[in-house]
Amino acid sequence: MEDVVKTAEAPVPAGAVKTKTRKGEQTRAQILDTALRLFLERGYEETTMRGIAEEAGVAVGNAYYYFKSKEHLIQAFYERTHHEHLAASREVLARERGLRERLLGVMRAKLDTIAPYHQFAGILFKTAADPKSPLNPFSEESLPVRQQATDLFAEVVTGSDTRLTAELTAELPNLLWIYHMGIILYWIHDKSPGSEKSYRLMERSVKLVLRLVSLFQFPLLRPFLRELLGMVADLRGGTQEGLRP
Amino acid sequence: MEDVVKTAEAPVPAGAVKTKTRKGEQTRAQILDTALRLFLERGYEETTMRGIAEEAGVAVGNAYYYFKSKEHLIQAFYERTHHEHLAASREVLARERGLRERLLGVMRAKLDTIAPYHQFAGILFKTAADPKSPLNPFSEESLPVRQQATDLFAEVVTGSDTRLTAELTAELPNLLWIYHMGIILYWIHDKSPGSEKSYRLMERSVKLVLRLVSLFQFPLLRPFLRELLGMVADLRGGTQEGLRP
DNA sequence: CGCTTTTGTTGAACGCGTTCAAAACGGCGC
DNA sequence: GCGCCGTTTTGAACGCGTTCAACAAAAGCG
Repeated sequence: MEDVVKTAEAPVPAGAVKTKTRKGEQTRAQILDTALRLFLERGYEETTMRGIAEEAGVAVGNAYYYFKSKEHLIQAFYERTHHEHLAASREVLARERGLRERLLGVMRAKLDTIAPYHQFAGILFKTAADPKSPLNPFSEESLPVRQQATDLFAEVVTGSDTRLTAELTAELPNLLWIYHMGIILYWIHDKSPGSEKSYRLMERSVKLVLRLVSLFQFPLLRPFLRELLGMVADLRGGTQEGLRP
Repeated sequence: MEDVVKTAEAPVPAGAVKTKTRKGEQTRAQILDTALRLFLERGYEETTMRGIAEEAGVAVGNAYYYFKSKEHLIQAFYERTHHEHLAASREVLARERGLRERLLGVMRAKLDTIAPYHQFAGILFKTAADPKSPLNPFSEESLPVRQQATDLFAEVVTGSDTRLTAELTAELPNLLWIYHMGIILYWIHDKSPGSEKSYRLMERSVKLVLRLVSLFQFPLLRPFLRELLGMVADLRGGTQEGLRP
């Protein structure tokens, strides 16, 4: 019964599309889907590689042929929510012009998209905190994701009707990215129902951030800002080689 | 040969000291010492519970009688550096009166004391980031350590010759603790030789922090400060039940 | 001293993530 | 058809952290 499947796929018009589906793509997808489903159903720790393989109808070794480790399976999660967040943010950014509304919308979208995964957010960040993990925000492997996230914050700023000084515009996206990581860190440990505390923190801190930003437009505070931006710039491209390729 | 040891210990004068040495204390210490030594010699991942037990001359199960898990063995590390830091800080605080010198000294002491453990700082923080881990700074088990750390920052402030408003004095220690965690987070990922980047970040950011503090003494910025402190106060005792017992 | 209870100790066994040599498959030239 | 070679798949095996029923040693007690 199962053996017939192999030719059931639409035969690719020769050479038309550079078919990556070397047949393994199917298996890969199957394993990944099964893994994500089981992670959600049972939690990360409780889901075993043997379980995933069995449910996916393959041998354990096969899962390791496509994914270097169990952790690498979570990375798919990370990327999935990341893309959901990008999509949700684009809606907000197309609609809103005010800096506050834009930032607030993007941040709210973030919390909304990651909400379903709060149960094993701990594991996700546990591994993310490990410098050796591929999930580590500073790692080589997550560079594209981080870049996109920073770009998103850049658009929050540049697409708004608020005009800022050039130097602030240049560095603010990075600062906002760090800020948003801080909020997520809080969210992870937040045990309040519906993560309401995280939402409250986010809303209040967004206000503060914007107040800070406008404060720093004052010439009086310019030297302070200079020092801050100088420090951040100095240290970038530093913690990890990957930061500035 | 080994059997003779049992009575070699000085017999405790009956009832004089509430001897906690129910004989197990020796074993416990032996296991812990061996573990810490092996962690340093071989690294955390490479050190096995079997290896620890063997070198300590006990059975594996015995190690688990004294320590709930391998992670709990690291916690001893955490506490050890913590106490070293407290000691080093006390020296600084006894010597210096200026707020900047005090904060700078305490922060420098922190980086200095944790320096030897940079190689497996990753593991330490990997597990520390997990909400379920005992090493998690917000967890019940690390409450005393966190409390002492916050108290330390309180003394940095109150023992200095700089006078601050009451509300700032009340909340600043908590903010400084969070700040210092941020620096450590950077340090973990810092691959620069001698962690020099972390030291530079620390020095520059201390300056900024102090500038911020003095800025907020201006009446003009008072509402901003109010909002900030209000937010922090609102959210404390929230992420984890343990925060305010 | 003998007894019970508490404390300490053992090592086999379990389930896990991961590895790897070997096998099966699939397309391609002949 | 046959042989070849890279891709895919297998499952037994390894080493690990951890558990647990059983046992031993020490402490308390009459």
